[in-house]
Amino acid sequence: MRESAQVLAEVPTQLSPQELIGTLVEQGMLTDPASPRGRLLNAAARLFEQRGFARTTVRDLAAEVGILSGSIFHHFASKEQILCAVMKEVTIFASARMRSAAESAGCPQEKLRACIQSELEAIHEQAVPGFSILVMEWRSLSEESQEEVLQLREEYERIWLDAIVAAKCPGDDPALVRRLLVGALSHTYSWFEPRDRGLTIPELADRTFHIFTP
Amino acid sequence: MRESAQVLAEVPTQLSPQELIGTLVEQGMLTDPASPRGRLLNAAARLFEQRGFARTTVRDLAAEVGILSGSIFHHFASKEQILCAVMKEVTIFASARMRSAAESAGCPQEKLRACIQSELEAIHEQAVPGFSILVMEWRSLSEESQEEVLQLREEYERIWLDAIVAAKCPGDDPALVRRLLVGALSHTYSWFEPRDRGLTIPELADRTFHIFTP
DNA sequence: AACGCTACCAAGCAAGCGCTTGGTATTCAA
DNA sequence: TTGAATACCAAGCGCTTGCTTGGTAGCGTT
Repeated sequence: MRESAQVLAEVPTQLSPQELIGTLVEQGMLTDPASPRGRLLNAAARLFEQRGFARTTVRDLAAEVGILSGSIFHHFASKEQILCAVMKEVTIFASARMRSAAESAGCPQEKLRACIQSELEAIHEQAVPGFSILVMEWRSLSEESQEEVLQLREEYERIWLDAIVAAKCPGDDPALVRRLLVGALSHTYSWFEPRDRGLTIPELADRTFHIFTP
Repeated sequence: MRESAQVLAEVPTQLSPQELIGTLVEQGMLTDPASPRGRLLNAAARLFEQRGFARTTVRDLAAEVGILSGSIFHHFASKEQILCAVMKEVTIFASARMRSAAESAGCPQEKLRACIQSELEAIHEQAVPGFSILVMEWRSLSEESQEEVLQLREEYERIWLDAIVAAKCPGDDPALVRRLLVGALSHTYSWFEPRDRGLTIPELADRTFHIFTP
């Protein structure tokens, strides 16, 4: 987060993650992370990301927030509804972050680079806890839940497509470029170690950008 | 089937899938698909790919080959060992296919394009049933099993790296290009429909190739 | 004929799963 | 002071899970 400031150094209007979350909570778009439901959602995002949805039990989740397993169903109708809620809130938060990143970019090239970096930050370094769940656990959702999340995702994907079109990637097929990028970026979850001193997220974003837009 | 045979595989090029499988079975690298164990592995590959490992029960698998669930453990020690065996055989088969494709290419550019197409064929259209499991269910494997599969995968990845180096992709980082390609290609499983009249696999391979090597 | 081997069945166990039920402590507005 | 709402506990139900056990039918070899 902080290192990305090199590009937009003199723009103090950017919101911090906490401020962004606060704004979204006030607008009623996100659950207050301090509420019982919010604490459950945050813990679920962490656990589903680490262990996977199927390998996380409601007892694991309950223990994580310090309650008993049955008490979970005072807040959610089913385990699948928890996954659905996590995906929705993650999508909303990631969209706001992505829009903020895209808007503060100067030229079209810089905009696409900012999108790539924003998604990498979402996947790694806890910028958006649970983001990788969107790809990895998609098939764990019922079709109705998939539809709900898909609608929320439209804004996110529109920002991406705009950036790709403007940056004029080769191949003349922005939708294909995006689809390849989704896979390429989300798969970094399996190999990229942000703690490595070898490669930082801005550097990885830069290299990826130059491979897709030479 | 055993790991020592990996280096010794001398498979002539231009074989049909059935002939290729037959050759590998004769060399003892693959389980005979007509044997009980082979039928179980094929069924497991299909089910794990369709429903995911966690959502496939041993009863599902047994029913698929027409036996009772307990009888499975006459052939495998555990459910996880089935997944491990599937991944090993898939890797061996995909490696042989990939090498055959790479060797029959003329120029370096054509070689990389052939690799891309070979992996796309493996993911889709049942050329290598269960190939996408290698990425999607990686975390369902124990660490010891991961190590076993990883060793078998080395040959496969060496072919890829050679092709990328020779094709001179932008960015001057062949390992990164491969890692982005792994994600990009495996993610096509979630959106590409080979039955669509809109885009065939060779066309998709071509477009992907031109995005990564403009 | 007796043996050993492979492939399987029939039955079920122990553990773990998501989820339900009935009740309690606390808070806060009326 | 009462009553409704919230957040949770305690206990456990019904079911599914991976896997085990003891036994058997068929088959090729000796």
